[in-house]
Order: sequence, then C-alpha cells, then structure tokens
Amino acid sequence: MPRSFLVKKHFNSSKKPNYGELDNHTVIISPILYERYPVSIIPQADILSSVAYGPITVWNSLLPPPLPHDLSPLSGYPSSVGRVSPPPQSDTSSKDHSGSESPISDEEERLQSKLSDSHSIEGEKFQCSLCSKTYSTFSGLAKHKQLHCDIQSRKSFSCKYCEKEYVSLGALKMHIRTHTLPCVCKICGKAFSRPWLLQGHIRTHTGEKPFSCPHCNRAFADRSNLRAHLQTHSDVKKYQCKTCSKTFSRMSLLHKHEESGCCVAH
DNA sequence: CTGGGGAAGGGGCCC
DNA sequence: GGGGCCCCTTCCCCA
Repeated sequence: MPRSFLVKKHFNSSKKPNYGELDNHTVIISPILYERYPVSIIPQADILSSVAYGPITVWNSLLPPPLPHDLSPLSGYPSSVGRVSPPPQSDTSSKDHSGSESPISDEEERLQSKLSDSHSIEGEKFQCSLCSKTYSTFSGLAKHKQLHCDIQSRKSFSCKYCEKEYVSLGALKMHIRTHTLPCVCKICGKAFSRPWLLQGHIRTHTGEKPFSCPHCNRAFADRSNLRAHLQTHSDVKKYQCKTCSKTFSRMSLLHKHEESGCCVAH
C-alpha cells in the first residue's frame, strides 16, 4: 500500500516499544446530537479490550449548529437507538491481544544496548559508534542517535498487533489506534481510529455537508470528495494516461483505464 | 463499462 | 509530544 511508505517492511519481533505508554490513552470527542438523542454504546470486548485501550471514548461535547428536522438522526435511524449493531470486526480478532509483552520498555533496553556500543574518548566522553561524532554528555549522544544518526533506531517501533514498524513512537501510536478504534459512534456503534474520522462519519447521520462546490450547487461532507468533484469541472483533469493522454478526475479511474487495456505495457 | 459520489483509512504537517 | 486538520488514496456503489 502506498500509504505505508513509513512502514518498515522487515519485521523484527525483537524490537518493541513501551506499550505501557500506549495504554493510558483517552480520547475526548465532542458530541453532536448525542445529548439530544442519547443512545447506548456497544462494548467491543475484542477490539476495545483493556489490553488495547482503557475507556471507550464517546462523542460527548460541543453541539453542532441546529439541524432541520428532516435531518434529524432519529428520522433516519429510529430503530437504531438502543439497538445498535456492533461494528465490523477487523482481522485483529485473530491477533494476539493477550498483552503478554513485557511492560518494561524493550525500546529503552535496545537503545541502551546501542549506546553501550558507543565508546568514550578523551575530553569528548561519548562517541557515536556509527558516525564517530563525539559528545561530552550521555544525553547529547542519546539525542544525536535518536534524532539524526541511528537509522535503525528511527525505524524500530513495531506494532504488537501486526507486523508494521514505524520511525517514531507517535506514528506507532497513531497506527495502533487503527487496531483499537477508540472513537465510537453513539448512533450506530461503528468505531473509528480518530475523532475527526468519527466526525466525518457523523455527518453521514446528520446530512451535514459543509463543503460546497463553487461551480455548481453540490455540497459534500468531505473536503477530499469536493476536491475530487472539482476535477469533474476541469477540462484537463489531474490524472493523465501516459499513453493516450486522456485525463481523469481520479487516480482510481486512471488505474481502471490502464487496466482495461488502453495502456497495455509489455 | 465508465465516470462520479460517498465513506473511510492513514501518514504528514502545524500549532 | 499530542491533537486537529490536511491531503492523498482506496473501496464500494450507483447512474
């Protein structure tokens, strides 16, 4: 997948971050209509286990602009209140969620091990074993290795739910949310990795479409969809076939075109 | 079959 | 360092 360009391909199970850091995670999500239309939350014993995340976060704060009655979530989802369906289970259900990894930071241990490879010299006590740069303090060397030098250490944050590895703990934390899905829609029970994804999803319930096309009267709930739509107004579209020069509004359409045989490249 | 819309996932960037 | 937003991308569905 092109989106995984930060993902280290070769899995090294010996490199694990401190997952203890990931467990104390609470996401505060603002509610839109929940206060007016309270519904229950579906407990997701599997993907939202205490191993993955603690509390389930629900949408429960700022109210949106008033909606017309015909956009009321109740009008479209009367039967869903209090009877929501659980979200589709991801393939993570087959993964080991036992949390059997040591709570001690393997990453720290590994870093210490790497640093121990460095040796001190006269005056400048700490020298990087990889680039020979020297530092007077241990922390200086540690920072150097973490931020600038040691490529391996920069790509050593691996997910315990899958085989992906990331260059930073922040990126790993973000990724792990795709497994734990802490943001739950109170209307339908569907879970999302990030609050703004839930916000976008809630627009599918409310009908809110804040992104309007300046060229026609269409409006969209998602800016990216508006952007794709704007391409349809353009004579020369963004994605062009290298063989026949035909342009397309979306890359997926270009791919379809190429796969259909116009650009049979052998 | 093709083009377009809707929904969603995920990494990067900025504050 | 974390959260929110941006942007790109993909998948599915429908006309």
